[in-house]
Amino acid sequence: MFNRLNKYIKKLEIKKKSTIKDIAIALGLTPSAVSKALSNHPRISDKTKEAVKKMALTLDYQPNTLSSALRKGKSNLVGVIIPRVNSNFFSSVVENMEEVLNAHGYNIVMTQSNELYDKECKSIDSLLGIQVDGIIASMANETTCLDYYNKIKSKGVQLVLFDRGEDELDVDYIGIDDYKSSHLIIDHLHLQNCKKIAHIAGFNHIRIYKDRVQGYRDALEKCGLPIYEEMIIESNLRIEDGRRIMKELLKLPERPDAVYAAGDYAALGALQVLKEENIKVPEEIALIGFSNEPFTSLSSPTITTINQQSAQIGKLAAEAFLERVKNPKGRIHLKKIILEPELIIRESSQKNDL
Amino acid sequence: MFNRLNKYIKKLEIKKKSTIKDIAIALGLTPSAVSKALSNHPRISDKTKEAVKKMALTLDYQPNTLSSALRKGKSNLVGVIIPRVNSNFFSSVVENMEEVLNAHGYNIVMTQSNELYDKECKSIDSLLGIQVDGIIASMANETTCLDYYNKIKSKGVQLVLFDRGEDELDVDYIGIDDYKSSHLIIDHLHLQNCKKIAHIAGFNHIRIYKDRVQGYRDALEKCGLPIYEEMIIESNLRIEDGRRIMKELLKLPERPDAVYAAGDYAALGALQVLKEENIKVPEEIALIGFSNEPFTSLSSPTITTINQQSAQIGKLAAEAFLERVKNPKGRIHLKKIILEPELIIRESSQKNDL
DNA sequence: CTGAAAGCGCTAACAA
DNA sequence: TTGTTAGCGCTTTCAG
Repeated sequence: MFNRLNKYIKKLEIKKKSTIKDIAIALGLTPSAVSKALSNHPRISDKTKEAVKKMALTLDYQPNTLSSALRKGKSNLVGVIIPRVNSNFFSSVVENMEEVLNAHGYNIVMTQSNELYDKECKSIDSLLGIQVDGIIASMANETTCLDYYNKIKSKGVQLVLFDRGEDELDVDYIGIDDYKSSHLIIDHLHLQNCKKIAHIAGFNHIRIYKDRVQGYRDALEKCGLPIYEEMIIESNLRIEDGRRIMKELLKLPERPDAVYAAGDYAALGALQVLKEENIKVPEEIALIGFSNEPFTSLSSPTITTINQQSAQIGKLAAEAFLERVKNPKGRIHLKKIILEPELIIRESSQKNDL
Repeated sequence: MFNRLNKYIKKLEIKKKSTIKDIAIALGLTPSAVSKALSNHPRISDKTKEAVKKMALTLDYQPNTLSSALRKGKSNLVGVIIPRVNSNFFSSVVENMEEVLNAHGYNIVMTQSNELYDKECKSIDSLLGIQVDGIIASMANETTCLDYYNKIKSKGVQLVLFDRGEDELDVDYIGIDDYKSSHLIIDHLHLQNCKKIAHIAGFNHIRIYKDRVQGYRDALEKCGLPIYEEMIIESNLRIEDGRRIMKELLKLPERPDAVYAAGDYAALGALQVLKEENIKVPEEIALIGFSNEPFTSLSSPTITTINQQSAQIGKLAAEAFLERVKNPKGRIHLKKIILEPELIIRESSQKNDL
């Protein structure tokens, strides 16, 4: 009918993307031959391969990875979920992850949860929807329910966690030793003669923050220092949280002489308040953050902090994923890689100048 | 044959993801009915819809957006290419873009070029490969060749540029008025009695940096100030570039009394050098950056800079894309949205205290 | 209101 | 060495 014909003509007009079929027609071959030629199948003659590749170029052929993924059941896409993109730690992790994965033919689909559980779930759903081969994630602050993460695994999609992970989830994990980090910090403050050390903590339902608190407690005890429960305050660790909590701490009958914040942004907020109140840092109150965000070396005073090995974490997470993919069924034993933290000592905690 | 049968059994075992077909079988329907039910087709009974949706839940059905995209020729994916993710400006742009696009059923695939042309090309290829409906990009510093961007358009994929765009590319663009930004800066410095104003510029092949230089020149002239050619130096605007160039400027027989850097990171590098050399900012040399990165309000002195309206840019870029998609053929006239820049005056440029 | 059938672009048995 | 065929999961006419 005319309808059919018109449709076909229209299609030809609209068509902008050339397909494997177009190449086949142009060369008098079949799509399957072209497909094989393009993927360098051994049983295709060199002449044909050459011709196909040349034609692909002249037709500006772009392989449709979607259909290939559909057919092969493998998308070569890896979803990455991070709390927020605007953090040196996370962006550096992703950059390094991308490098490793790209080298192995994978592409990254990056999404941010903004620390929100809902957003995280939506991200997981859309990543699963586009059939990613794996998801590498650091959990949102808000997240306590692990159903969605279990869903990933139940769909047969690889899952690797980094930084913020949960032990209950039976998956590969890369992070630093949070417990030990606290020890490094407290030992250092102890050497500076601090005796009343406050802790601006993260939420206790998140393992890394729990570990930091536990390390803080144990280290204080080890150093023979008292633990002031009123000086341990949980929060989201944003700048405004740091500000608010610092103000609270200053209102205490006995002020702390040092503050250890479990995040650099919180430390920064605390520093702002201390400066506003004309309290000398570190002389009156010493301050330590966590993550080595760039601004910690720019503020005045510069802020002592913990280096979290972002580059290593990114690479190792990517490699963990690649290994899983290579042995999908193979019961490789779980990888829990714990890297060494490094204390970067700066002005904000140096009471006794050397 | 046994082969066939075994294969089928294996498939059933392996199968982890349920499909539309599984739902259909479970309910004694056909896939097409299920498809329609899930998309709320009007000619499907409410009972069926309900049953289907319930079964979808119990089977933990996850729509395969790949196959749907393949069939519909529409992926509802938007590619976003930015130079680097670790910049407040870009991450804020993306965040706002995402908000708008998600609300319209689109997902974002974010890639970073790291300012490299090669990486940018690869990103474009893989985005086209996964059949994105559109690409929203800010060009890499290195990029001078526009072939790849033209390729996007020739494939019928929507293209919107922001911040770093080129006039030759006939596409929607959102950015701020760079020329005017320079005027705001020079006028302000002129009021502070600066007479020898240096410019740490971006590369001249990028339009926004060219505009900033031109604005700088014209504004100087307008103010009756001399233009010192040796005080205009191009670079990548990284911290280390700022450091290097600042050192060069200090070696000049006649030192500048103000420095306008076309990027905050470069300004920061310059500030570091000035502090190391014990040169007072702003008394001896005033300093102004560009982009309002968070650290500009944290350094000491705080750095005067330009607010680039990242939130607006993100939203408007997303909306521009959405409009194009709604009228794919409709010859909407090109959108070139130029937002007003805002000078944020801080300590680094306030010679005369108020 | 539901079913049958074709097809999006690509790949992989199997056949020739 | 190449062609034939079927199918990945989903949508969409067109029939019933």
